[in-house]
Amino acid sequence: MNSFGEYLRNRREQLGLPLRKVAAELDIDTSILSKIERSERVATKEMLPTLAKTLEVQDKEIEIEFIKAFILSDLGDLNFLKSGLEETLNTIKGRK
Amino acid sequence: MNSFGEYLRNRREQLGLPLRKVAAELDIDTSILSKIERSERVATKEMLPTLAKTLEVQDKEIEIEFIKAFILSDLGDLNFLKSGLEETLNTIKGRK
DNA sequence: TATTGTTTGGACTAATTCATCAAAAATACA
DNA sequence: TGTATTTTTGATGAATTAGTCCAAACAATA
Repeated sequence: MNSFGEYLRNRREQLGLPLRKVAAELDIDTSILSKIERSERVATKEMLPTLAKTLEVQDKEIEIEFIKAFILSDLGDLNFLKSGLEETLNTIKGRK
Repeated sequence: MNSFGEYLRNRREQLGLPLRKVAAELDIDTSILSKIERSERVATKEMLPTLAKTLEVQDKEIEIEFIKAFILSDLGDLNFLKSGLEETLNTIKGRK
């Protein structure tokens, strides 16, 4: 299971950035970012725009990774997750 | 936007059950269930099997309602939620 | 209206989660 | 090896969230 933290770490190391730099952009302590990357803490959705810019990935890509990790970690063990996601999709297609 | 709490209250009132009964099955205080029904507290997924039995609905139905409410309340304002849900579906189809 | 049962609100406590900070550990490299 | 930089760890306290309990508010009905 690929965590969002691993995703962030991979991308950061690809760019050769230290935690310090990315944490500064997010305005959080490096230790917190370290913990996020190792899944001891969770990233918030408010961090996504800054992470996208700093890690030079598309907003869409990072948001998808975030959503996947969020849902699977909280709901991954439910029996009817698939149906639930399908129904949720129907609901959001209906509105908007 | 229909909340999970409203869903529970509707179903409970259809059956004419008092909070007291359902709360007893869940082994929580009536005031907590009251707050869950009015969205001042959140239900946990551990409550779902008991709620299904007590409210006489299918596990699948109540789980879908729970998942919808959970995702929309936490992620409903993200720009690429639709893509995220589709990707999550792909992921869970792949495994299992 | 009086009584009984149901629901809600709020004060208090407990448990969980989170941020800050400094020092230790690990890594890079002259 | 020695030094500088990066990363991790853990202690502490703040903040958020959850649970208990009881009294007030509300509803139904004799």
